[in-house]
Amino acid sequence: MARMSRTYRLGPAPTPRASLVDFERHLDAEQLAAARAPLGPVLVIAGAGSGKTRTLVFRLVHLLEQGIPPEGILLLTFTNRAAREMLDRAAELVGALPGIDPRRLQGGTFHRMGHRVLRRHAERLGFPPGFGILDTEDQRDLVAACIADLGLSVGRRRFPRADWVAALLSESVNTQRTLGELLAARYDRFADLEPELVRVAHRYRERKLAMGVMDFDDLLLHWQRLLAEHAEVRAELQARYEAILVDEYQDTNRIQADIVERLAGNRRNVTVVGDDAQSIYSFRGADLTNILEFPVRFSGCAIHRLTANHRSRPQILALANASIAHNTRQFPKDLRAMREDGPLPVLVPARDAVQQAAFVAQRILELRDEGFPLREIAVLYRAHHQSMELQIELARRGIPFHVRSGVRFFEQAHIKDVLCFLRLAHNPADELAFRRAVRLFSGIGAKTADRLWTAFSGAAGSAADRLGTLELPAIRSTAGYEAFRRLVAAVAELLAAPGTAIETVLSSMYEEHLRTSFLNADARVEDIRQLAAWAAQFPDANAFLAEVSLLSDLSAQDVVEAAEKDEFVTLSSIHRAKGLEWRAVFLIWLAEGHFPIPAATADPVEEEEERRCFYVAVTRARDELYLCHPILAAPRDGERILLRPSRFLQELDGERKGLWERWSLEEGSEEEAVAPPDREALRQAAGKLLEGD
DNA sequence: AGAGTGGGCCTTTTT
DNA sequence: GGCCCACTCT
Repeated sequence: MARMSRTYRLGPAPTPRASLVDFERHLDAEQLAAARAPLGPVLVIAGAGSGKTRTLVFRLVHLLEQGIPPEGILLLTFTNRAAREMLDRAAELVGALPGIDPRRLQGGTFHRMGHRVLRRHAERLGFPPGFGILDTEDQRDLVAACIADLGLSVGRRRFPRADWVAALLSESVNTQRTLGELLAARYDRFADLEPELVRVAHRYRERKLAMGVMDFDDLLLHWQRLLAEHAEVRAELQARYEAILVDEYQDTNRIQADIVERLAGNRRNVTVVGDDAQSIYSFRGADLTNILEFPVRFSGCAIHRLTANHRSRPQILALANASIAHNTRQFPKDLRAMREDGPLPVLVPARDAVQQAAFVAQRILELRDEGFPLREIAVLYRAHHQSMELQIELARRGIPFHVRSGVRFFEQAHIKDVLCFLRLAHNPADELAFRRAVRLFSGIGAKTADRLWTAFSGAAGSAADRLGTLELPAIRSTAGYEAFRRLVAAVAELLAAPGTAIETVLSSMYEEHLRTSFLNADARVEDIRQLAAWAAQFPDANAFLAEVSLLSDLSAQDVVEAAEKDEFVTLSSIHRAKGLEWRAVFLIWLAEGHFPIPAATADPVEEEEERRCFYVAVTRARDELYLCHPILAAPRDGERILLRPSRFLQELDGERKGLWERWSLEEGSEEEAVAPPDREALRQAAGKLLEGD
């Protein structure tokens, strides 16, 4: 199996010959069969590390070889990055082909591709072509405003919080169920509020329409509506996309599956790839039924299984297989390890989170000495806050790291503050942007913002026009308002130069605002400068704002990508680690009460999803796996709670079954956790094997 | 009246 | 770190 690249990198593009691409050289028999399956519906069940991405790339190349033009292929992936990676690899493989311009291949997330379609057809649905996109925070704020509009938050009768209501509306869209159905099935205690919640939903829809904005769910919902209700759009899209490829199909929800079916039309030329064992997005409406019932929806589909794991050492895979076997609702799995033996996974009980962090940090340094580059090491956890002690420890020791979880770049308050001036200047109907922007000026709070918005929204024309002509209500801070007016006018002049527009906001008032409000103002100012520099490459504010909404993390693009090429340990939530792999992986906080999260333990279905999450985490590791769990937690000052190892560890009974070896950290000497010497020989042998690859 | 501030409380995962 | 609420300051 030496010919199989462990890293999935394709290396230099092979010289195209008559057969163009040498499939046999790069693929095993299962992968080859899937990649070369005849046109028509194809389901590929691809176990973790079985070369799913590679197979999909070659499937894409195969479709091109069948004469489908690049623009006729639609690749839907879970992240923009995954799409980019696959399209690039496919482009490399077919690069020298005459007549094929691989840059015309289209791919991205469902949301991005929906956005692309909607930009062209928004007016059919009553939205402006340059409609804005609400992120989760905007969505919650608008829902809160709708609840207030309807007078539901007043009175002592407890109405659910805006973020809960927003999540409910979102779930309703993504699962394609009515609020009534959803309440009856899952939120019985609020069932009596159905009429009020329906009114909120209506109001929310109206206000988005009035503001000319869509939320993330709308990008799917309205795409689906276009396909369902506008025959000419449906015909156009069906004609354009001769082949559809969907990655991570196990994480699609009902509306996404419906879009795929409608796009596919009678041609039914759909390839979906996924692994039911890795479905971990049910909170976003992901429905395992999609992949389990694909053969029903697309009768006569070809089914291919990729069962050879080329990623992990057999010892790691054995642990993963043993764990997932505890789940009941799944395709039976027989994932075979293809690599040579490696070290056993290591179980590391730590006294507490601090000792756990110390162990991880120290072990990372040892691994680096043994030849593991830092970029080949990751620490994964269930919830972002579980990374805190480790972040402190790594910083203390000067170990460079990069955190993938947590608040994303574009969601930070200071970034959103600056952006709302561009949003407002671009779209004067954007009430959320108006309120947020105007309240940054001293002396203007919620009430004054209300009055100003009433006056502003009653005026006509562009944002600058309105501010010039509106009848100013009686407000306290006319100086603040005047500064706001001037700044918006200036930004409106700079819509064709978003980078400069951002610089203008920063220098006119925002930098000063940051410096008087925050100790870390320098870092925030630096973020905004970086944003401005990045914005400068866009032709106008509209294109820039759309990209900001859909990108969701800068890491998908330039900044962190550059950083990752350097030497950084990765810290990541398990969810964001999906599809990635490292030579050494640490899992931390594998303790009852923390993993699985307590909210998921009551329901066996949710517990199975947590176990899949654990499975995903374990299967990220290629060579070494460390399972860490603290024994003491200190939730509050002085309070100490004994933690048992996670049920996912207990049920494995790993010591007796030889699934792992246990390391004991010596009390009081966490600075010097010991690695048993016999591991050295193993590791060196492993290192040699790897180098020869 | 309304803007601004400080303390208590909770915190899953993400396009 | 963010949200909500109560309190103080203008």
